[in-house]
Order: sequence, then C-alpha cells, then structure tokens
Amino acid sequence: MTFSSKPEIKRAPKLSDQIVEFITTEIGAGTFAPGDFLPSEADLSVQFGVSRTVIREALGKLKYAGLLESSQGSKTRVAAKEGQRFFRMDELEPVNFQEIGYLYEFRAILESEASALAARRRDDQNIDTLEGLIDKLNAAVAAGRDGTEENIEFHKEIVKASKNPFINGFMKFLSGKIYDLVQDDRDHSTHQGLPQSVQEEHIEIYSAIKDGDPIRAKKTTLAHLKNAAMRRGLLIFQ
Amino acid sequence: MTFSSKPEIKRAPKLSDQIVEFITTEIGAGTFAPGDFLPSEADLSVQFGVSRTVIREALGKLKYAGLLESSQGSKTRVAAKEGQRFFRMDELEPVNFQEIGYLYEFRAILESEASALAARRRDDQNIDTLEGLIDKLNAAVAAGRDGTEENIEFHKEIVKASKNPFINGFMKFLSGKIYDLVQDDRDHSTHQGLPQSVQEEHIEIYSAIKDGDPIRAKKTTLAHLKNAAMRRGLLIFQ
DNA sequence: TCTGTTTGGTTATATGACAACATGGCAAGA
DNA sequence: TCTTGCCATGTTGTCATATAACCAAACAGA
Repeated sequence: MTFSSKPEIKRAPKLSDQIVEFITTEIGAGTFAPGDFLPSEADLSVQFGVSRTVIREALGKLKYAGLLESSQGSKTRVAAKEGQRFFRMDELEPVNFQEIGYLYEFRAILESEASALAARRRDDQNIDTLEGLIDKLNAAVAAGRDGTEENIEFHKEIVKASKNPFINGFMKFLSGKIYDLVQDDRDHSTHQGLPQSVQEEHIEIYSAIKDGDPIRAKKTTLAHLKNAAMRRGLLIFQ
Repeated sequence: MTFSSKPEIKRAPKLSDQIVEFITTEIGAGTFAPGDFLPSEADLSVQFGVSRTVIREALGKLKYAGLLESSQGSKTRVAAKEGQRFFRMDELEPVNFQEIGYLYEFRAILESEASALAARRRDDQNIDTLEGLIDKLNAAVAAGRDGTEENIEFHKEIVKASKNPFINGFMKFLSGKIYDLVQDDRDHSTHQGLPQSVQEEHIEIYSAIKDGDPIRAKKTTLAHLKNAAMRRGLLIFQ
C-alpha cells in the first residue's frame, strides 16, 4: 500500500535565494535606482544577519541576470535598465485565467508568424519531418491516444523551419512555460484522445507550409491556436 | 586634450563566469543530459583548478537561471529542459549582419502585431500620449533634430497600448538589445535629422491605431520597421 | 596647482570548518 | 528472509578568516 496523497513538505528556501528575492523587489520598488551603489557586502551581511558568503552568492546571481554590475575595488551598482541579459518570466499562477490568456495570445502571434516564415523558408528536411509527424499524429488519432509528444514536436518543427534563431530560441522558452501549465491542466482532467478535428487543422497547416503559402500558413496556424485556447476555456484574445 | 581612441583593455573574466560559460556549453553539447548528476563541487574544484567558492558561485548562477537543480545532501543535477526561468540573449556581435537582420525581423513581427492589438485595445490615455509624441516628433523634424528619445517613447507606447503584459515586457527587453546596437551604429556615423518621410510613417501608424483599424495598424507598422531596417542596410527579411 | 604616495575600503578568490541532509551498508532481531 | 535501527560516508549549505587586486579619496611636497 501507498499513501493516497503526500503532505506538503515545506523546505526553507536557501538564504541566498531569499536575499535575491528581497533585493530584486527592493530595486523594483525603486529603493535603488539604476546606477546607484549598493552597500558593501560586509554591510549587507550585517544588515541581513547572514554571512558574506550568502550575500556574495545572492549578488552573483543578480549580476549574472544583469540586474547588478560590479568590478573589483568598487561597490556594486544597479545596472542601467536596458542592460538586461535575460528576459524573466516566472511564478505564473495557473489560476489566473486572464494572464494565461495573454500568454496564449503571445504564443499564437509568434507561432503564426513563424509559420508564415516557415512557408517561405522551409527546406526539404523540414517538410519530411513535418510529414512524418503528421503520420504519427494520424496513428495517434486512430489509436485514440492524445499524441502529446508528436503534437509538441510538430509545433516545434514549424518554428524551426522559420530559420530565425531568435524566434526559435524564444519559442522554446515560451512553449516550455505553456506546456508546464498544460501539463498541470492535464493532470487534473481526464485523458482524452486527440480529436479528428484538431488533426485536420494540423494537416491544413502542414499543407500551407509545404505549398509555400505564407498567408494561409499564418491563418491556419492562428485558427488552430485559437481553437486550442478555446478548448481550455480561454477566450481573452480574438 | 583627450586621446582620439583608447586601447583595448582586456580584463580576465571572473573565474566563476568562465566556469559558467564552460558548463553551459558543455550541457548544451549534450555531455550532461537533463536529470544527470554533475560531479560534486569538491571534484569540480579539483578538475578546474579553482577553489570551491568559485565553483559554488558558478553553480549558483546556473541554478538561478534554472539550468541546474540542487538540494542539500544530493549532488547537483541538470534540470529538465523546459524549466528555464530565463530567456537569455547575449553576446550579440554588431558585425554579424545576418544575425541583426533576424533580430530586426523578430522585433518587426512582434511590434506590428502589438500595433494591431493596440488598435483594438487602446484607451484615451494611450491616444493622448501618442498624439503628444507625434507633436514632439514634428517639432524635432522642424528643428532638424533626430528625436531619438521621442521615437523610442512612441514605439514603447504602442506596445503598451496592446495591453498584453507579456508582449510588453518582452518588447522592453528586445528593444533594449536593439537600441544598444543602434547606439553603437549612431556613434560611428554622422548625426542626421529625422527625415520627414519617417515622421509621415509615424503619423500613419498613429492614425490607424486611433481609428481602431488593426489591419492598417499592422501594415503601416511593419512597413515602418522594414524601412528602418533598410536604412541600416539590413534586407534579410521581407 | 600639480604630482606622487599613502591609506582605507571594496570585491575576487582561497581555505578550512561545521551543520543539515541523502544514501547505502550492516548488524540485531523477528 | 525480511525489517528495523544505527552508523559511516559523501554532498550541499553556511560560516569565518585571510589574502590579492583594485579603486577612490585624502594627503604631503614641490
């Protein structure tokens, strides 16, 4: 026998992460403006009641994220805002439907445009891969499976075929975020097979890209993603 | 007097950053797969010939970025790929025209779509702000200034009017990247006033958004950004 | 005013120590 | 044989201290 559920195990976050959190919000609140100098590491370790090691690890992370800058001998300063090396997107609440709607909108815009680019720039290998995935998805429909893996691969390949490395890289990141949410969703609902209608949308997209028709590629992709959002009860965007 | 140029001052990157760089590429190359355990910090410090402090700072940054995970008592492991908390984009070479072209393409796609959304969702305050900026830009044209500040503000306000927080946040990041490059560019060229033709494009965009016409908003914004890219000699995208 | 030096403060790195936690081995008892 | 409790070992998290490299400002001498 096993337990049907497990208790909420709470671990104290690492000290340095708590410091990171604090300093981040503090800077966000405007306590320190871009260009301002932070207190020295020694001061901070006294103020926060932790060792200098912890402070250094926290500051190190913030420097890595581009929020702070430092050089040996001088105090650490808050970086100019434009200098961010990262785009950060964390702590998405699966409950907040409006937020998720905006996230889907973002994704739909990017992916539909990527699809249009793919129609212009796809090479033979892209088409082969997409065709193979269409076949696999057909098999999934026939078998009553949901074909999640192949579905994700299909979308990924489209973006890849756009040949724009930035869009490609960013979509990987963004999709990861979305699939996390979808995964949550899936866990709480009953599994269902991939509907035939969805698969037909896939085929339309594939066909448009294969034919080299950017406008149709964009239109069908957008419709597909809108439908997906609707199925999840998100009708924020139109 | 000042020197006409300055010598290339090379500083050795911090040890921890070198380690970060190394481990990142190593993971990217597939030496360690998601879920794999890294050698212990002690091992790494021996292998790389640095102190454990340096190793810890490097690993701390990578954990913060979501590439690694750790908990007390267990070795550090490579996180699942989707778990990235950051989208990273650094070390852009101002020389690589193809790369910059793709960057402009990315920006043009996002901003033109944001402009379409803005036409749907702009409120009175957005319109007021845009109108004020148009006036300022007119003044800049008349005075022969280039109006860089107002130009940036104009584009920023459009994205803001789209009301999508993710697109807005990301565009701030992306614009920062681009303006860095433009700034470089500007430093090496002679200053010129803002051409009347560019300002006419601004007015067209503003008018479309004010009229609530998403299609025209998108079209004019895209054309505007394409022209901007052309003026910089980037004709990668079409 | 200008120049060179000194002095203290700061970050970057190294080293050693201990606490908290994970894991597997092992022996005693059933 | 299987379970339970204990223990040894390895690992990360944290602390404390020391040193090198570097910066900035004060200071003294001309």
